Amino acid sequence: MKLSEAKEQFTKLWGALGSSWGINRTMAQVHALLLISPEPLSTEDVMEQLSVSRGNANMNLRDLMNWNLIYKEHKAGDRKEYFKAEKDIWEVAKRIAKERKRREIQPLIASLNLLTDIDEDKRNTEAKDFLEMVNNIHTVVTKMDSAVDTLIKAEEHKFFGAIVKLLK
Amino acid sequence: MKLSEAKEQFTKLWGALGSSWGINRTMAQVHALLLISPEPLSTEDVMEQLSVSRGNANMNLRDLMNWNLIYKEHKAGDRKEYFKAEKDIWEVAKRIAKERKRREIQPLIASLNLLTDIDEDKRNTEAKDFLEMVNNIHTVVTKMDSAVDTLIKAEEHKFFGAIVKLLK
DNA sequence: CTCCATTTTCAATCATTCTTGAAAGTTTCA
DNA sequence: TGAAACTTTCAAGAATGATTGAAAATGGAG
Repeated sequence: MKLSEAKEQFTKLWGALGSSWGINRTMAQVHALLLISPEPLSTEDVMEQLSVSRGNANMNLRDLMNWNLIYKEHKAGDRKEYFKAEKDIWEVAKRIAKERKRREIQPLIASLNLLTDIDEDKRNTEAKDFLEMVNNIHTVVTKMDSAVDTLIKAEEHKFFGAIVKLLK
Repeated sequence: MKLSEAKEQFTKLWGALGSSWGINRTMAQVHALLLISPEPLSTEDVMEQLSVSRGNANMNLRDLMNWNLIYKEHKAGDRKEYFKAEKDIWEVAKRIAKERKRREIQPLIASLNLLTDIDEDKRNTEAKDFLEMVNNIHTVVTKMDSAVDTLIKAEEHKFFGAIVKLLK
């Protein structure tokens, strides 16, 4: 396979991966493109390489900045904005985890708490079962939330090291 | 809040959660419904409680069976099929992890391997950088794959226990 | 085997999300 | 300050994914 072909495959792969995890395909492709680009890219470069509109390129670059996955970079004597990606993959994984935690896990925990405030008599079996289910979910989700905290703070080798030990 | 209201909120919450993780909203709602239903439910029950068509209910129940999250159950003297959910949340988490691993992580690892087979001279810096990126991703994804294996096999307290230790 | 209750399929339709592109906004600098 | 270079916005249209519902298939009982 040629390098150019492999790079194109890679952006497609990353895009498809994003799709199945609830991430906009184009956003994932823009991310892929910057991950494997030796030089920072401008909005126009992205438009051209992925054949998307200016609006689309701009909005996805902006979103990626909100995820802390890419940064602006300025070139001397050029008014255009260029973008470069964080290339340390463990760092990338941590930032995605951190952001999903903030956007999804924490609101989920808050919503689950609201559901435990029900009128019914607790001796009512149906109410009791429901509360138990909600509490169990709350417990597991809270533990996962802590696990993500650990992941965010841990070094790669320590994190996977601790997990590998469990297999023994 | 009334119990019935809380249950409805719960199915909506679970549905929204599914959406943001790449899971069909209705499928997640059907799952929620079965999680909090004391009795097994028939396709008609699901149709009625979620106001969806027969085809939709049927297809999502079938999908949930493929995820090993729900089971068929037969009632004596009744030809209808009834469905009940696995209610142990840690077990549910493990099965979802197992299935996503099988469907997504493993194919991803296979695709990454294909990308390392490129023609260019390895002294070419661009090719070298690309290969390094692909290999780094490969390494992290493979470690995550093992982590999921561990999760699938571990007891809840052991798994989270090992992670909690890292915080100290 | 036939009937009928039940489940499954799938083409058409609908809903949601993504994308476009042109207009408005902003920044830089001569 | 004016004008060019560049970025952002957003309403309309396109694409994708979900849902419907009726017809076909299935399978158990008599």
